[in-house]
Amino acid sequence: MSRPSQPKINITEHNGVSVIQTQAHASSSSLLGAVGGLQQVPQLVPANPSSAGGKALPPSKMKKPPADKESDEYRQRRERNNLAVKKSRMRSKQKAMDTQQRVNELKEENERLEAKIKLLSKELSVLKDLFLEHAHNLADNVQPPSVVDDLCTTCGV
Amino acid sequence: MSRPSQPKINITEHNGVSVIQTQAHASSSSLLGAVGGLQQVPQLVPANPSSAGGKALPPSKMKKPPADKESDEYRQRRERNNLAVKKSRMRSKQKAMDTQQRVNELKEENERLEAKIKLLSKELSVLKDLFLEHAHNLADNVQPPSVVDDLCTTCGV
DNA sequence: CGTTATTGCGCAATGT
DNA sequence: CACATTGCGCAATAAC
Repeated sequence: MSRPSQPKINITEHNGVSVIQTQAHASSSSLLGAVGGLQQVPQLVPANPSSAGGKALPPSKMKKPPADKESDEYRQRRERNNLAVKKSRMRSKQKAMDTQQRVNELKEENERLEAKIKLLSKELSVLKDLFLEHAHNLADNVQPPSVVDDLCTTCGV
Repeated sequence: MSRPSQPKINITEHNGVSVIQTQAHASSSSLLGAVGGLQQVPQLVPANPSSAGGKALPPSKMKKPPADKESDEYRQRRERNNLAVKKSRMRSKQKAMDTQQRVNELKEENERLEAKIKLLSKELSVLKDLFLEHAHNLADNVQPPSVVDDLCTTCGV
């Protein structure tokens, strides 16, 4: 419940440079005039050995072309990644919530099952008692009245 | 295991300024090792209105004193927050895992219960059948052999 | 008021 | 090469 959607500006920073840019999209230009303008462009670009002759690029185990923060290419990649990140995190959060709900459902189901077990156990117990009673009656050679009816009522049969 | 002694460099920036600040040394994988010294000490601090008179500061709806990235104070707060963030996220993740495990446990429990219900149901069914049979026998005025023994065997009583 | 906790966000490294 | 995940820091804000 926090929509920081207030600032339309994006401040990007990292290796030592920071860039402000309007989120207005399309124009990926970074305007830093507003604040105390400060920009640093990465230096240290190891010359690419393979590209020197303007040829192919073998298994180039190149290090890292210090991505130019200015590059349109770069900004595009960043924006896409930011999107992906957002998506990923949303999914992650959703999943967590789903899991939590699953727990609740399972807990409910569990209670239901426990109740059913309780009921069945009770029924069984009654039946067994009846049986025992009946057995005794038989042993005593006595014929009780409506034992079966009683049972049928209990079981709902 | 969460007490990384903060190995590398801190790049701080915000409103348009960035500051590199080396904490210790050796930046393992970071690429800033070669970055030329870059420091910026921007400071655009709007004079504090309330403190001008050196007196009280009522409902001061002050803006934001653009926290000086240099400030030792600032760095300390940041570091503490970073720690808190890490802690919080760890907890969050842990909780998610626990929840997931809870689901598994509940699922298992559920299966167990279902099995029990199946068993009880079966037992009940058998008992009822015996009762019915017995009832019929009674109705036919016949005395079957060892029905009760049969029942007792089935129920393990 | 100050501190910690939580959250959204961007970057970069890394995984698929 | 594209997208997905993950660790990490920052800042805003909620919570204490």
